[in-house]
Amino acid sequence: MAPRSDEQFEQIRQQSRKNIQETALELFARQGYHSTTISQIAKAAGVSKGLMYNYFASKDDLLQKLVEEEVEAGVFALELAQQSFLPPYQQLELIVEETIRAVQTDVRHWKLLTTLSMQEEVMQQVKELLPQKMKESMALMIELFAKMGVPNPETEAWFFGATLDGLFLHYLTAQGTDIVYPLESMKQKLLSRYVAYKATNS
Amino acid sequence: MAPRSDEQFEQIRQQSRKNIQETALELFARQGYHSTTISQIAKAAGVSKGLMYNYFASKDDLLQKLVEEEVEAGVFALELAQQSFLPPYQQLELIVEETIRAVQTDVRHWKLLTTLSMQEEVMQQVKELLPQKMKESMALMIELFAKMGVPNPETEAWFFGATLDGLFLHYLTAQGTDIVYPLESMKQKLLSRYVAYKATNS
Amino acid sequence: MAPRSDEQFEQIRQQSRKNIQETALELFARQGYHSTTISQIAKAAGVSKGLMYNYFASKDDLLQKLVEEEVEAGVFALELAQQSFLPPYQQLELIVEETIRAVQTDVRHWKLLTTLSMQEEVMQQVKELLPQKMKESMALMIELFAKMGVPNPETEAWFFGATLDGLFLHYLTAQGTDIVYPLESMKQKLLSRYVAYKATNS
Amino acid sequence: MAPRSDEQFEQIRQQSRKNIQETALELFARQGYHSTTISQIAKAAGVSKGLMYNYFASKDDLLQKLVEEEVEAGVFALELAQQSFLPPYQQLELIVEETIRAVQTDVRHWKLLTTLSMQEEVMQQVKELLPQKMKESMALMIELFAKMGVPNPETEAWFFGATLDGLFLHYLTAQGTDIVYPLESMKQKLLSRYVAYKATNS
DNA sequence: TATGAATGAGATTTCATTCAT
DNA sequence: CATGAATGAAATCTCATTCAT
Repeated sequence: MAPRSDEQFEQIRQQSRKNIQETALELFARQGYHSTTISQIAKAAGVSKGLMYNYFASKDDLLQKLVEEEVEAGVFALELAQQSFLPPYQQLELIVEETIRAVQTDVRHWKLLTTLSMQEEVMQQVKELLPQKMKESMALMIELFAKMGVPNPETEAWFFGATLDGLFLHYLTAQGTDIVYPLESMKQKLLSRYVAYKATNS
Repeated sequence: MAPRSDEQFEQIRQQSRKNIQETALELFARQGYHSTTISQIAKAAGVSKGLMYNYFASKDDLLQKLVEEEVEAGVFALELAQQSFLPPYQQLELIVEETIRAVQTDVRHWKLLTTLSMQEEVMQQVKELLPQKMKESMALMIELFAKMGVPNPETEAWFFGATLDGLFLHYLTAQGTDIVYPLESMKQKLLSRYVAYKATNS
Repeated sequence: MAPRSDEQFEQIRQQSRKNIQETALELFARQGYHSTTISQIAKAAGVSKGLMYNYFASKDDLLQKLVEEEVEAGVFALELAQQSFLPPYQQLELIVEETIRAVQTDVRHWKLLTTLSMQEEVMQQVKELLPQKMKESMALMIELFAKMGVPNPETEAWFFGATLDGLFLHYLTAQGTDIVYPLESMKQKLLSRYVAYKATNS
Repeated sequence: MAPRSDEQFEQIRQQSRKNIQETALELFARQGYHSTTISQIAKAAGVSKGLMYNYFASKDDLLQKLVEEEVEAGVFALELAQQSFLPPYQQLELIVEETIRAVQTDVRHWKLLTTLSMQEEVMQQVKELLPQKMKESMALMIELFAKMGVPNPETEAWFFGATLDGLFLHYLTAQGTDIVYPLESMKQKLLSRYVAYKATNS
């Protein structure tokens, strides 16, 4: 009889919103943004079409919010390493391992992000977000290579980043085909390049 | 055998077709496949909507044909190098230089290809094409590294390919932003890894 | 008879109801009936959407109730004049002045009424209300002009009414533009037509 | 076999466009803008829903174009009189008669215009158009009264305009009810006010 | 009595494709 | 071979109303 409390309402909203977002991400990643309809999302999420518009202003807005959250998650590995206070080489190892783990865990999400980063049709805000995150990541990597004592840390950071992302590009492309991508030996090869800088505390 | 007018017709057909394809590629790359309408392509190409259906059975078919041609162009650098009969290291140099040149020349085309390779919503045939070309390229690269005498040529080929494609991914992402991507020094760095194998036949 | 709390409840109800009505009138007048949503009214009135349905059966019903009250207010000037027991010409003056005052005071309300009177899409009941009130007003005006001794009081009443309403139509149309409508001199001109009938009872 | 000529296409377009516009005007005027759906217009016009969007960018745009044309028609009587080179009083007569004729002929169109002029929800352009036309009309009327030798031609023009429009407001409101509006005697009364200025050439 | 999340019917809009000329 | 008006299926979006709490 008494109306639900503000906290109850807030909780319901959070849950519904999350439900819609996660369903949408799943479908966008599997079928692509344009090929996924609001009806499909609603049906998959078990809610009415209209409800989506209680939480997101439009289909575009939904994608927007989704990508923003995903992009934030994208630099997680780097921040994790930085805050681990491990020696630089071990941080590098951690970054590589964590990133591989993330990509393996969520192939679809990363495909979505990669696709969107290429598409100029995606909304302005997203287009601004990605290069910005790219810069932030690069800054962290440059700092790390500098600490390790690698010559030309900036060039090295770009190179390392390119190889890492190239690995994922290939890995993602190989998914769903009969190609078995040698992710593990690639990881070893990538790290082996910097193994000389490992023995910092000997 | 056929009367000359037939040949002329054929030539006109080819030109018209090519015109439509190139216009479509430009627009698909700039706006994405779904956000580009048949009307836009027709207007930009200076032909009628109806005419498009003389050359392509559908919008999907147009994309299909487009991607097929683009993918063929994608291994051009590798074949060029192979047929140059240069020493292996010089072939590698040629591959890197030619590929960079190609990507720089036609940013949009490569964005399109990369995007499409990620999208599961794109038609089945396209999806099959890319991994196949990936395999072909890998085979050529493995052979090249083997000739150069690099240990574990297979792993090396994957690694090399990942770095090269990662470079392009970053380069493409950086386009249209204020990031100036150090393509040239990346190229040097990539090749420097194999410089030890340069003087194999002296 | 009823316990005091019932009276209090009733008072609260009346206040809440009036609050909703006035907010709705404001919004309907500013944005039009169809462009105003129940949500907007609820938010602006500071109540929940659900509560609105405690007081009004539907959005249409809300408009209905609103218009009824407004229409009642519309003949107020005439009744006021009639009950003043002033000489006829002074009654005419009073009617003009009071009506002008009312329109100036509440531009939005009058815009709404005028708009609604034109729209056949508005519910049947409202459509019946306005001509009825029009007739009532005309009856009062005819009586007044007859008392003043104006020839053809019926035609004169229609003419007077047309001019008065025409003034308001123009005045309302001019609101929000850079046109400064000469309401005062129009008033003088309108009354000057009947000034000859002023000194009838001296 | 040969495609239609440009002229043929243009003619088809004109016809289709006109068909849609007139059907829409009829329905908007009868039911109001918001209560009329694109489906209704399409069905009544005997075309598909989609076709409307070949000619009008949106439902709003359709209304926009419609109102623009109607507003243009609104000053037709004034211009007609001005270009008749009749003596001023006869021009006034002509204006009154032509305007009455126009309103009688097309009750619905004028109801629509009057309604829209009141609604702030109608698009910006229309809102700007009406006061502008109002000014133009007033300028013409002031000139006319000045030529007639009426004192204070400006005030007189406003007054005349108000009465004329008031007549129509009442006439339109009376339509569809059992009130028989005395349009003819109103006309006489309106003109009689200026009959003293008739004998300009005696 | 009061709340606002949720519904769903129905509105607007898009656009690949067809087809008469 | 060439045209673009017309179609219609399917998409996105709106919002009055309901209802569990």
